[in-house]
Amino acid sequence: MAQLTDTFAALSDETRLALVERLMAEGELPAGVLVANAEISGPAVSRHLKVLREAGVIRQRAEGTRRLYSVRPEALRAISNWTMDHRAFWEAGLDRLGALLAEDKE
Amino acid sequence: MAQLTDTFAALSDETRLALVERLMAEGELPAGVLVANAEISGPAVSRHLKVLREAGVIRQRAEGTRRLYSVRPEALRAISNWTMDHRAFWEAGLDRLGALLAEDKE
DNA sequence: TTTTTATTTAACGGATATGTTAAATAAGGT
DNA sequence: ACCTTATTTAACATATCCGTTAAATAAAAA
Repeated sequence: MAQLTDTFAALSDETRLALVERLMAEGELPAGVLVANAEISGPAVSRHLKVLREAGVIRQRAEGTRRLYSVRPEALRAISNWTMDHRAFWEAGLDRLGALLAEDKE
Repeated sequence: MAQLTDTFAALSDETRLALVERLMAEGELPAGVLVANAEISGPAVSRHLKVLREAGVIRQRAEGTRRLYSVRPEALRAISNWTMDHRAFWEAGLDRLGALLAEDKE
């Protein structure tokens, strides 16, 4: 569970979520490109990338002096698996074991 | 996006994730029952519940002096929607698709 | 109305997070 | 070698998070 909470923590910051979404949309990108479009300093972006990497959300690859980042599918798959494990709970129209929520749906 | 990051933040703590999973498994429960099984103090649990509530993950209902908590399906559905929006990145066999498409653009 | 039960809010301390600027590192070009 | 480019690490300030114990609040019971 610690792994999952770490992933959630990594994605709980708007800057980091934006970085991840950009990497998903455009594929592998070097740190410099990510910095160029960010509103915060290079070092700040660099540390966000480190947080994402240590949480297993992205991976890093060196090419000359550049560091190329890309999203690791495993992390997102873990989140998806978690939601699917509890699919019965949030999916409309399904019975829920022992739940008292059926009547106060909004 | 702030809403989604708030949800991730709410679930990024192990105690809170455990509370949410318990409420999903057992349905609506009063604060006291949740406190009884927690390893931290009542006030600590109370504040975790407040964080979850303010993030929209759970809802609170009063019954006498008791406060009954339950999970709001909308929050989990939002996470599920986000993962599904990006499923091309984590689905087996398609994890390279996004990167390849992005390379084509250059 | 006084007491008990259920729960939250207040006050406080220590750990963690996030931003900045300056310095360090490392590969490449001249 | 020296300078430039790309990026990270260091040092620092401030803010937020999370735990604790003590006090406050509110409904129910006596």
